[in-house]
Amino acid sequence: MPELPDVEVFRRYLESTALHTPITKVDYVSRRLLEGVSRSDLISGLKERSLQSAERHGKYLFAALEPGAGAPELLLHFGMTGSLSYYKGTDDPKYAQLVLRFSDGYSLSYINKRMLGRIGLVESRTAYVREKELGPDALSLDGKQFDRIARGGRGSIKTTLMNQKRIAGLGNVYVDEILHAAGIAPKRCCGELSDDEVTRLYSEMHRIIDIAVEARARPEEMPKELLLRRRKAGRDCPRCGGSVKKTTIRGRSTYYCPACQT
DNA sequence: GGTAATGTTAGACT
DNA sequence: TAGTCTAACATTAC
Repeated sequence: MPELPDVEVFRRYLESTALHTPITKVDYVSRRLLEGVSRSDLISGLKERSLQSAERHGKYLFAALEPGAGAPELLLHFGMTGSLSYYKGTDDPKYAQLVLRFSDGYSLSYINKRMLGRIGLVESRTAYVREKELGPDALSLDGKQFDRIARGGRGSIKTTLMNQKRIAGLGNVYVDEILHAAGIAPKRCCGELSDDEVTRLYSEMHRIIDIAVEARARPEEMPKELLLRRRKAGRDCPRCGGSVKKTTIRGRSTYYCPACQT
């Protein structure tokens, strides 16, 4: 689930629910998910503070803390199965791996079933992005920058778009979706893409992300024409009625329509 | 019960 | 050296 659109939905959710209320207690704190911070440092860093803002870079969510002097930022990465839930009381959801209790009686859970996510306290969002060598966020790029990245890869266009060090935020499902919308085969080499194809990729990237965020990243709320609603070999292509094929690129299932993606 | 699943990454490879 | 690929990670759902 959590690619850029999902994380953007979480960001807005956090922003509209849990900000500016003191954290009175921190529960669960699954050790396995902690990155660069001990359990006790995480808890003491959060307690008595409140969340001040919610920012996103690629698939990473950052929440600044207040009071701000010397305070780090809370970092959340959702892996393949993470999400957030905000609710009154202490009836916590299954698979909650970190729960913040607020002074008004509400709780915020970071939920993760498969434990592939990450929780941390970082000095700043920009420092973390630099340290991880993440590329620019997909939505922050202008057409020219996107062109340089899209054509600069040495492998396939799908590999390049999924590489977080080149462009941050796109994952397996949405790269397939964008390539399908732009009519470009996932195994095409970056260098051989035409001007027109790169322009199409760029505009479809924005259009698809907008649609997904608008639908709160829920496939069932998205238009039926999207490929992600038919990620299965042999289904009808929503554009041309042809047959959807499955292949593997960089170890990940890739769905595409050979008839309309060339 | 086998297989695949939206992510990242160390180490192997080109 | 730099970019790319493979396998591994942990757990659930079909």
